[in-house]
Amino acid sequence: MKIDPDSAADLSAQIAEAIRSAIVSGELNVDERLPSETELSDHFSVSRPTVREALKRLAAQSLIRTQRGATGGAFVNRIRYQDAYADQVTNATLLLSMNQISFDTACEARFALERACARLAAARRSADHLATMRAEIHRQSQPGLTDEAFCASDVTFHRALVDSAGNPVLSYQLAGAVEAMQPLMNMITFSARDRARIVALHTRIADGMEAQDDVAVSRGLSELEDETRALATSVFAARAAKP
Amino acid sequence: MKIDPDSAADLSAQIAEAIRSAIVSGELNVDERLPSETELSDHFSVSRPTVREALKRLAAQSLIRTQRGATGGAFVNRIRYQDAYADQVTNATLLLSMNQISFDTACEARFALERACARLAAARRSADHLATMRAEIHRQSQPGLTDEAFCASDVTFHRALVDSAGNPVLSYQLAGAVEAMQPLMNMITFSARDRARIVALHTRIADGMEAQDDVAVSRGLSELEDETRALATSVFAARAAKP
DNA sequence: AGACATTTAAAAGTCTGACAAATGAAAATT
DNA sequence: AATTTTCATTTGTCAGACTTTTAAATGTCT
Repeated sequence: MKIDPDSAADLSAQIAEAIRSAIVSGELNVDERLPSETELSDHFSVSRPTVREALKRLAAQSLIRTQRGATGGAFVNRIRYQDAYADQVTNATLLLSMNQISFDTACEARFALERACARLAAARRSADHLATMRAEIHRQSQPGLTDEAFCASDVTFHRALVDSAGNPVLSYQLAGAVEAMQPLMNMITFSARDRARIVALHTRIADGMEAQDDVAVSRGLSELEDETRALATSVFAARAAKP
Repeated sequence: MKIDPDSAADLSAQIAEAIRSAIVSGELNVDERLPSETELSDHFSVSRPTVREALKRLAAQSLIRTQRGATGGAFVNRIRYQDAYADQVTNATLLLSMNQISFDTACEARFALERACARLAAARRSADHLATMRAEIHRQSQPGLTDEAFCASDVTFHRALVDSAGNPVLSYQLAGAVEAMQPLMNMITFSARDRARIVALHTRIADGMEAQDDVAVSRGLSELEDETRALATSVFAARAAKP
């Protein structure tokens, strides 16, 4: 692990990168303890605050955790599924909100990915997953539900669908696509008739899951995609007409 | 933006979280300048080093950038596709290498996702993408290619396929699945016969793309999945037999 | 007046040295 | 032997100073 004091980059960034690559390459193993901050500042010939800034960068990426006390120090983290998942959602949300990604593009990607899970999900769905989907459909049918609650329930429904595939990698990848769209979906006002159509499609999808009929699930998702895009188009058009 | 000095968490973590949520919620806009470090340390009643540690956490996530000089300071970053992409690949790689995710699970997810792109990719593929795929197939046919180079070419081929869909969200999501598997693939030794079979399947996929026949592409991907998994199984079995 | 050089102020980057708080291990006491 | 106390180690935080970078303001010359 070496750094170049003459480089243009910040020292703390260089040090963070040196340690990060040692972790990613496997040079440092999970739960292994890094040298103390004093030792690191000695090794890199910088002050302790500089080392600390570097360590904070790594902590922000959940690559290390720190612990105080006599046997404390910085330890290499096992990347937890939960952390990576949260990161994934944050990143995807910001990408969608800050950049010029249209609702249509996001919607297209989301449903394409979701259909990718259809076959596995239909084949492997558990009674639990099915029950969750039914329960969310029931909730979505309740009158007086706010649009936000309706959207949140929608996300839960689709997460149950994705999780049914029983593949953690798929669940992880889909997290971004499904949850990142929630802020966009929240901008939509759902009329009673809109909700009825969505609930009907959800029911068809759940029926397909129950029958383990992946083609039906896939078809339901495609129709839901069309419905969602049409809804968004009309909402955005109406909003553009009278600001 | 407030913090609780009595909380168990580090002050720098709390401050980072306060600013982060201001950014994600849109309270702070892209390219907006944050207060100077001195002002922030005043506002939160902490020292400047503590504020700096918080800012480094955010910088590590590419949420802000800092600039020195008279008009310098910390600015809210527009999340660049490239940064999010790199982050996505790092996270996915660590998840796969550090946790108990089997080759089969990763492989299943990857090809399911890739098939999700097939229809759009076949419909929208440009001449450029097709040319890239053909060129990589040609490279893969060269004798004397190292296994690493073969894998790298494989990644390029599949990235071209995914990018053909013309949907940046799909490209982003797939990045993790495809590139994170490269280290796993690199553990495989490809015999000449293995390579020939893979090249044949790649050719069928490229032919399907040229004919804009998404069913053929999808079928090609499924067969490639079977081939890859069988290959991995035999390699791992052989490795287990004689260590 | 306009172009160029100089000064200056603001801000991040870094360093030194210190103290506080947490924590586990060793030593002392009961 | 069990419990309490002490102690060394390590991270967390602070204060203050100095350096470097940067751009704007100022001054100077043509």
